[in-house]
Formats: sequence, structure tokens, C-alpha cells
Amino acid sequence: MPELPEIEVLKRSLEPRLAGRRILEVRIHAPALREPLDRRSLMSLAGRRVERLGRRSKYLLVEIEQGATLVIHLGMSGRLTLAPVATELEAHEHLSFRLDGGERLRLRDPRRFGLAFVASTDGLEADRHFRHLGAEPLSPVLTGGQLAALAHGRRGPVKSFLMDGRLLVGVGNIYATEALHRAGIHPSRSVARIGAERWQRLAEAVVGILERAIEEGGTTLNDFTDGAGQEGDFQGSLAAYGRAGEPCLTCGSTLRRMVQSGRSTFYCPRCQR
DNA sequence: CGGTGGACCTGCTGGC
DNA sequence: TGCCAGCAGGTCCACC
Repeated sequence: MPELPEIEVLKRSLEPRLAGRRILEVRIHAPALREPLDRRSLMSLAGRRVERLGRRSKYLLVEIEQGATLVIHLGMSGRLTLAPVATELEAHEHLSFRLDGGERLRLRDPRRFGLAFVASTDGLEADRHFRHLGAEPLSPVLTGGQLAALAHGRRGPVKSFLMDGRLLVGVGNIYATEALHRAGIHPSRSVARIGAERWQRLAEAVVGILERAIEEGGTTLNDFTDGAGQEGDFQGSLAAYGRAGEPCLTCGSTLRRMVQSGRSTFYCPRCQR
């Protein structure tokens, strides 16, 4: 589910309600998500105060006093919400933090593709999950020249390139699909056959789509909500993703679905070249 | 260098 | 009604 816009929306919704709060108790209900949960370091957060929230790629960063950061990744089906302490334990609730003020921060993740771990705030960039991450597309704002430079000397389809987190982070299957449609570029086009003008259009499309999705509260297909349980609205603005057989909003041609590297891709055969 | 296919896991949908 | 196949927003790995 969650790509950059969803994590950014989650961060913004939680930040004002978490900053300054103290964690009173940590509960762990599962041995592992995508990786084993480190009980000791998670439990060590009890008694400590949340300082601020951040985001890197699709990781939510909860900075805790004394130099620790709680890192949360939602995988495909994760949901992180704040709820009154008395709320019953739900199915697939794997981890929760009771806070002063009577609320609990709860992580649910049916498929368990997500992650939760504690890392040193100073050493975050050196952590194995972060070490190989590429550029953030929104800060600073991605440019066509930057995309061209990242693609220099490479081959392969532009959609795989956009989704390669070692080069550029935050763009997953939905937003790569949407950005290529908006830029009028076929997902299979080789990056070796994209010129300056197309790179510029693509950079603007990526930035435009991500910013608009954030404004609309993210895309909710099945699972995503912000920290208050509020669903996003951007699914209503998707021009290509999930619309095979429906008319292109630009030219009226019938949109198609293809499979690329095992992922569904949707495109317009007429206006994406 | 790059692509494909599979693995991880549960839940939902659509077809029969 | 039930069963089964296929599919899902992410990552990581082995293999060609």
C-alpha cells in the first residue's frame, strides 16, 4: 500500500499528537514481522519521551529522547493509529505503545511485510535498511537533470528505474504508474532512449503526483489510513492505476494492463510512447 | 549491468 | 453455498 505520500500523510497526522508524549508501556504480540522483533530494544523505549517525527523513503521515523529512533515500515498492509487505551486488541495488532494522555499507538499488519525496530538516531543513515537508499524526490525537488544523471549509462525499462529505491525512493507501483501516464511515457521505454525533455516532464510528473497525493491524504485501496484512522482520497484521482479496460482521461483510448517484473502496470497505448 | 521469478504472509474477489 | 485461483501498495534474494 503505502508509498511516500501515505507515509508523509501518516507522519503529519501523528506528529502533533505524538511530539512531547511519553511512552509508558510497550506491548509486543508477535515474534516477527518481516524480520524478528527485537524485544529488548523495543521495550527499552518505555519511560522515554517522543521528540519529533520524520520520514526517510517509506520509513516513518519516531525520534525518541536519548538518541534512539523507532523506525516503522508499513510493508503492504500496515496501519499505524492512535486510539484510546481501552480499545480492544485487534486481529494482527503486533505492537503497541501506551502513551501518557490515555492513548495507545498501535501497529497492525496482516501480511507482516512491515518492520519495526530501534536504531541510533545518529547512526540511522548507516543502518543496513538506509545505507543504500537513493534520493528523496521532494526535498530537494527532483529535476529532469537529476533523473538523467541517475539513468546515465543504464538500460532497462523506465518504470523499473523509477521504482529502484537505490536511485530514487518513495515511488512505488501506484505512483510510478501514474507519473508515467501523466508524462506520456510508456513504462517499457528504455531509459537509454529518454532525452532531456522527457526527463524533465517525468520529473515534474513525479513531483506533481506525489505532492497532489499528499494533499489528498494519500491513496486508500484497502488498508491505508492516517494516524487518526482517516482514509485518503487520491484513489479517486488515479488516472491509470487499476483502470485497465477503462478510457484514458486524456485521449479516450482504452487503458491496458501489462505485467512488468511481476508487477501490474497500467498504461495508455496511445498517449504513452 | 539488468531482468525475471520466487519468497515472505493474509485477505479479498471473481469465476465456476 | 463452497472452493480455488489470482491478485494486492514492498522488499530481498537467487539465478540467468
